[in-house]
Amino acid sequence: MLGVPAPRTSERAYLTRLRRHGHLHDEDVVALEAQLGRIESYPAGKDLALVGAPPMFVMSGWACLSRTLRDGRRQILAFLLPGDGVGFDLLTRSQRSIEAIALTPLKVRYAQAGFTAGGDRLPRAFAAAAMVQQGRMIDQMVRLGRQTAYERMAHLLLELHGRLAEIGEVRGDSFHLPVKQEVLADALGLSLVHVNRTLQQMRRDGLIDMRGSQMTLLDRPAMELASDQSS
Amino acid sequence: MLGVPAPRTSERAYLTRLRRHGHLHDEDVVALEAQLGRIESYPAGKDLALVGAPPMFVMSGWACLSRTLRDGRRQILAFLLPGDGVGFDLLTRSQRSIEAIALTPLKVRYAQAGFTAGGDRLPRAFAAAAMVQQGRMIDQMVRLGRQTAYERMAHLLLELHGRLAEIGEVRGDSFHLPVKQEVLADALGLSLVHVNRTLQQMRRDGLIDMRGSQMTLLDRPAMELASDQSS
DNA sequence: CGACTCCTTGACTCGTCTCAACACACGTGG
DNA sequence: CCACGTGTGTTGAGACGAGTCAAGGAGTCG
Repeated sequence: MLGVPAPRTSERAYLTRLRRHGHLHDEDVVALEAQLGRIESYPAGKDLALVGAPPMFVMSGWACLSRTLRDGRRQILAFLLPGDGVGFDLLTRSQRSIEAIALTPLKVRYAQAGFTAGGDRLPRAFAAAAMVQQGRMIDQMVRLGRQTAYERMAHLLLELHGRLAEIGEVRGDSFHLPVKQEVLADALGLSLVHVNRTLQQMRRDGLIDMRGSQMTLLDRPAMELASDQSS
Repeated sequence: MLGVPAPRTSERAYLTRLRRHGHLHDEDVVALEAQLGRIESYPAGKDLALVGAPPMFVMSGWACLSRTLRDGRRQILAFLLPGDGVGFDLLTRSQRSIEAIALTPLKVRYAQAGFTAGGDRLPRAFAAAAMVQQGRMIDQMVRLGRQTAYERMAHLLLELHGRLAEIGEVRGDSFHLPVKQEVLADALGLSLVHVNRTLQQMRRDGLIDMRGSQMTLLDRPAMELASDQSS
């Protein structure tokens, strides 16, 4: 009855994302997709090899970049959401002692070994995307260095909301937050327990609502205010 | 009597630094220098314009990249030492709401407006330098998110020692640390008072010696251990 | 000799961590 | 069908690291 199913929104998320940084012609899209190859699936918790691996796009699921200290403390450096590229820019290309870890079941699409973004629109789009990614790393530094637990949480939730909205994974102000509180803790430089308390407090303050892994931002303006960073 | 004085070590620091990432031929150096223009001096505390400005090299003095929150809290994102480039890579190019501030009297050399690193050796060297810079941002995130004051301080001092050693500004294990403790505090995400206490503790532990702005690392191995990040 | 800047130290507060127990959902096997 | 484990979330009590407030010390400059 049905023809070939249209790809889910997120399956083309990388295009959505690149297009935010400048119009792409059909030929750009063709040129890009011609260089994309096999799709690989990983289970949650899997450590993806970064060194020596070709660049890739996240098709579905969440992953993160992190570093772990000798005694086990872990700092998550960035979340990787559907549409995010890994290994295209310097940041994610073979930095020493950085791990990429699937936070949920993950599908990624690898680029061919000798990947190059030709033309002039594609490289610009990639560069702009890398810059946005960098901006988020800077936000992260400010959160970790100078914000309270409450501010950090508000700011991160807003960031995730905004990024998910870009790829159509937000309904109303509600989105799926498929990570354990432990992961939020490692991202925010807090303890698991304190993450929980902070979330409870935000709930009591009427800023958020949580049902299972469904997160709803009930009062974005108030959260912006609480997060302080204007971003 | 004397001929033209040889340029001070640090005046060519950018070459020293680029050369660490691959051999440069004379023609590369010539091509690079042909695109470098006026030298500008700034007093300590001066806020350098980043947006719209051409890229530049720090010739002498220290600067930093930072972001300030509405209520005045400030996070220093990176230190810029002699030889460091600003604005060549995405990280330092017109990121929203980032300031570059001279921490000491500063001399920078601007590149021409349409700067491009031609050939294949120069771009590689620039890319490698950007990657090293990125690696330091990651170190910074881990420090801020997951390390204690003592560990942060040890790690940062080692980083600065290493970077200064590269450009010949270390004698023995002693170097000039031309910043107020307030600046260290803003870099490490600590309060000024706690920075002071941490330094005192390191002194008592025999790890460092401080005379004015002269900093000596008395026991690098112990500091590496204390800093935990293997880096 | 002030006046200023920066460093140092003490006393107290507070945010966050740690340890520990319990709650709740889910899956599995008896 | 229920008992039980396991993983995750929740909550309390106490400890501790770091912040804040405040005062004094040391150096420098006019």
